[in-house]
Amino acid sequence: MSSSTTNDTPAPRPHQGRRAVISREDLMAAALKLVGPHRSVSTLSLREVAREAGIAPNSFYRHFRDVDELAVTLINQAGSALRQIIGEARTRATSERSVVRSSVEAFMEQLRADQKYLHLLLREGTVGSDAFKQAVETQLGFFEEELCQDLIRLAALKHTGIYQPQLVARAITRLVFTMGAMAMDMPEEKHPALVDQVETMVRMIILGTQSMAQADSSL
Amino acid sequence: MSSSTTNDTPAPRPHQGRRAVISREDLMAAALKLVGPHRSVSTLSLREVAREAGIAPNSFYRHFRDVDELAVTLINQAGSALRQIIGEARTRATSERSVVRSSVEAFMEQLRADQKYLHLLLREGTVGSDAFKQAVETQLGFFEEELCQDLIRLAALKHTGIYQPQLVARAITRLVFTMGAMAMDMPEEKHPALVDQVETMVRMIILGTQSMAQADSSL
DNA sequence: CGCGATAATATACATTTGTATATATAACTG
DNA sequence: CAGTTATATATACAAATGTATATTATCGCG
Repeated sequence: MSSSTTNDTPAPRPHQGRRAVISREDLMAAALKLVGPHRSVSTLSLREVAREAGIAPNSFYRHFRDVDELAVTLINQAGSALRQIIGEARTRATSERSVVRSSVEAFMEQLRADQKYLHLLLREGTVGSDAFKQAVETQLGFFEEELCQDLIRLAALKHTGIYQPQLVARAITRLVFTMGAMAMDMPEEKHPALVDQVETMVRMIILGTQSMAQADSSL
Repeated sequence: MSSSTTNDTPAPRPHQGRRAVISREDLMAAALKLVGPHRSVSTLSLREVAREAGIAPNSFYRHFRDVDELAVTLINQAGSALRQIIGEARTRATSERSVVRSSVEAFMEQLRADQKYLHLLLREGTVGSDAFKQAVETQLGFFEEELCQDLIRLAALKHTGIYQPQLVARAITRLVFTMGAMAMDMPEEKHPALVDQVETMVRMIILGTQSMAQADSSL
């Protein structure tokens, strides 16, 4: 487990022979165009993606072994992109209160701006092939890990205890993602209220773990 | 919104004409046999279900308009069945501690015993048609509602405050279901550890809402 | 230029799907 | 016993899908 995104781009060779008129990225973009609130990646057909990209069906095989492989690549890409954005939002904020708020806000904002891209992580982790599900799980694991470190850091900084930070990170991550998935089916004007709700939920968890830490240390 | 399960069984008419050799329930059972960790209801084909049930493809139309309608019925059935089980577990327990524990345990036990049935509520709420998603959302809403009443009742009983019980109920419900979905891809021997984790998560949320209620009342 | 290599396409085929149409079967009604 | 009606099947068809095979196009290199 060295890097987040498996670097499966086979390096642009000094192309002997016909130059590629289409790239893996083009196919991934085409696939992204097709997914949405009513369409999941796991239901995309090879021909459909090829059609959208404007190539012959068989040309697909030059770039991916099947649609599943494309989907996994897409998931990894979406995961690292989102993690970078959330990470930036987190470092901008300093106090605990604003860390929670700005992280959740950044998440939801990204949701609003780029629904297609987040779909993969939010909704499709539960259906599809094993490789598919595991890719989503891996990305969520990265989120948990980063959040966990942040929680520990913040607890030390503010001298508040934290009970089982790993568990806390997992609960928060899953909750935020689940609520994000809900938001995607709601009209945008309801998003602010939902951000508030999610923030409160997260704060409850944090308060809870702090209470448990106190109880634990006073034994 | 009067009842939880939409009663779409058209009442066994005094069947004039040929007696039905197959029922809606048979078709639903056949569909259930086909779903699993690697197969989602939304990908079931009409012919596939008909084949499993041992009828001609066209006979399907006598019972459901399409596979989506069958899926929605299945979801409703799964929802009310699970709610009943959890409800029984809840009434058996009295103290707050055991309410949390036994509810989570009942949920996970049901998960272990009858994976097929829970799949619908756990994993398929995010993909599929609108009717599909809304059916799952409705069932989850019922869970939230019942849990909310329980939380209020318990808070009054134990004289602990509760801040925004509706939000608490939603957070707990979503979290438990999400973790349940995770469990379905894990070997069974890891389930006990997961039950402990989920229980801790729930307890954190409850502790958190109690803290917030105290802070709120001391203004 | 010609030659080899790579990328893309064309054509084809067997499957599977949803559904339309027509027909057979069984049960109740008179 | 007809007759009516709900139920199930048979056959058929167009559309779509994944992929195998063969062909064409385009580039770099000698």
